[in-house]
Amino acid sequence: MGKIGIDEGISEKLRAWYEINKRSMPWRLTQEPYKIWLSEVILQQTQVVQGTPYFEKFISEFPTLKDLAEASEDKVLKLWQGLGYYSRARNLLYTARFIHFELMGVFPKTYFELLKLKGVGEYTAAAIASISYNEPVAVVDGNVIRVISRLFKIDEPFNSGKGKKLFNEAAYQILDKNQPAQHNQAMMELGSLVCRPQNPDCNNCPLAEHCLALKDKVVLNYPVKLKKTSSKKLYFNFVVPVLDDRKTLITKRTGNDIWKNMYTFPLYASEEEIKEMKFIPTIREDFGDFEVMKVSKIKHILSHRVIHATFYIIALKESGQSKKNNIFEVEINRLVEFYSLPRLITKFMESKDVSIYFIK
DNA sequence: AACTCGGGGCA
DNA sequence: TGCCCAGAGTT
Repeated sequence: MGKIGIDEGISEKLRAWYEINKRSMPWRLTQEPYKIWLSEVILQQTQVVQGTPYFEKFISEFPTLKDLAEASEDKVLKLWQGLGYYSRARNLLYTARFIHFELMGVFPKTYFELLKLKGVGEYTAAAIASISYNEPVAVVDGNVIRVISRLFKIDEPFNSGKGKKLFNEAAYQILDKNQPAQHNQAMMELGSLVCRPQNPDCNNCPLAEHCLALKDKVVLNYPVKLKKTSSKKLYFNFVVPVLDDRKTLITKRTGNDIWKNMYTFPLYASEEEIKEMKFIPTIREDFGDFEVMKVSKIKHILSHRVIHATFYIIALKESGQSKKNNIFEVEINRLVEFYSLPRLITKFMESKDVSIYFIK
């Protein structure tokens, strides 16, 4: 215990603060690896308030790992709908099946073994190992990076190879090896509640006397990060056929890109804008004769994409046939209730245009 | 090491 | 707008 330049009192003060100030969260009532794993995957790049209802839904629908392992991907993606980063849901199911059917339901118990699971990276492996099994490994997430960068004034960008190593070492040095579960959660809670990105509450920080950035009044300069790539524009043109008042045509996305294995209306994606006059002949080629009822536009912003979506609601003159692949008929009611839809599509479904041309 | 993958909330 | 969020997988 005790490394050069590191105060051994940090973890003790941190954990004392945590016991008084920690928020109540459903996954904090247990150490079951299944529930800890589920909560950690849900919380990847997701705020607690946003993820909590999804955790409740999943536990209610799949109380055990076996229940999840036996579920269909359609059902899991439908439950995940709206949360984003859908590969998390696909990998979650893959790993549930792997543990249940290949590992005979025995959850891996060490950081090293957990790291092998699909969808479980360094952070999640450390979280499960420490919280469920008390293994002395330090978690390093966005919160921990912020706390540590300010505590020690680390100028190395955390998203560089060198920085990653530095932050891992620092996090491990201040870890209380006897209380890894409490310590790790306390670090993240401090980053979330006190050591916030914009207006940190340094007056009420239990580690204020240790903080080098606070001492020099440069807290907001940390953490240092490499610039990320800017977002690209995309133009998504959807064809929304009205077969009768209740039916339409949809497709399942199969490519290894955005919204994989989820459902949308037939889509023509482009990096350039496609004007209506130019697009109409394309629709006619694939769907036969039709009448355009309505064209509505939605701008959908993602972290790395700006999608300019155009929905062409059309009444088909011929029956629901298409030359496009993988197109099939579905009732609107069933589409909304059972098919996993990207937020962009549910936004459109909630719009007035849909209620005018479809009867629910 | 850089890119991809979502969606919501905040100043 | 830009940034952040209990990140991971692919190229």
